[in-house]
Amino acid sequence: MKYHHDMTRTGRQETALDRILELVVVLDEDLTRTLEQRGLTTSRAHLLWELQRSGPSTQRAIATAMRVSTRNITGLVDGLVATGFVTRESHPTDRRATLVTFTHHGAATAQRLLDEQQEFSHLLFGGMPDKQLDCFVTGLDQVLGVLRSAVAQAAGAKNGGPSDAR
Amino acid sequence: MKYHHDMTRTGRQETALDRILELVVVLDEDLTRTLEQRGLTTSRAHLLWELQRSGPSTQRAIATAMRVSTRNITGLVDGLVATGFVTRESHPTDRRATLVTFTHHGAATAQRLLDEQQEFSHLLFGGMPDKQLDCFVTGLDQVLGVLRSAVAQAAGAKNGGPSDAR
DNA sequence: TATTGTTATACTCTATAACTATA
DNA sequence: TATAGTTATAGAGTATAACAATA
Repeated sequence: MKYHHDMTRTGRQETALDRILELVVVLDEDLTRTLEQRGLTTSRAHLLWELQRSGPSTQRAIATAMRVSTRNITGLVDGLVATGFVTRESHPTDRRATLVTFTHHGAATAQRLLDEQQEFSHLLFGGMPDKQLDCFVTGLDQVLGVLRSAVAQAAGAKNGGPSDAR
Repeated sequence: MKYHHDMTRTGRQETALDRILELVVVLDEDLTRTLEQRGLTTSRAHLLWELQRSGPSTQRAIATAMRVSTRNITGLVDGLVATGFVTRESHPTDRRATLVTFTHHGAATAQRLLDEQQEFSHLLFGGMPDKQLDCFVTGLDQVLGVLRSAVAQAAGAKNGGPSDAR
């Protein structure tokens, strides 16, 4: 279905949502495929991303940042250790804890993912006129604002994430 | 980080991608939560969605439409049967096949999800001026165009989905 | 011989709960 | 007593491969 200017307002709003949902699907496919080529999953890449933000971290800290259970982090780190992206180093002062630390390969991969994200933004928006880009980001911000408040409201009634994560 | 008009072009492009990625995350959270309230997961809802498009279908047909393995469909249908959304009916002419069919509850739920999607589009875009909405959808279409061709190109080199799905 | 859907097996992500080793 | 991370157990989604029933 194409987008026509003579659609009803309601129809145009539905079209907008359809496009967003399709964008989510295609974007997820692209991300999954790209990561798979590097031997990563989205969850493991998320962990690498947090690790680059924070430097060597305990699994507890990573669990809190990612808002998942510590058990989950054990599994993700197991996978990342097995595939050579990180190591478990002993914590200098707390012998219960481990410091998840990049290997050379892990650090290089994390940096490359960041670089590729920048390239990707060029691919997506390089051909878009300034005013169009402006307007697009404004629209995104508005939608995000509505969504965030809706999620926050709904989340207020329930608990946010696993009982374990913080 | 706020969006400033005096950013570099590259910076503004990166901001746009950041917003999109955040949108994906928040949207996924919202969707997952909404479906969970109805006793559904995203995969099972996807199956219901296909079923509403096509009417009672064989598992093979659903697997093809969803581009997943038939084994996967077996599991999803098992779950939907156990939770009362669909039944397995015997195929009138092919005794190997089953026809996955809505229960009353399943059909009502699928319809409600569609209605709620329309309401959701009102929530997201109801407050957006016509011109802004226009511009936003145009931007989405451009991004989708680039993405689709990138994915198609990458998919051309590999296989698209499980060997089983079609 | 080809196809439908199952069972067998395996991997990933996710959670809670019990437990070990340390603070 | 509290905390870090593990093992135990469970459920969901995904895949391939072997197999039974039927075309």
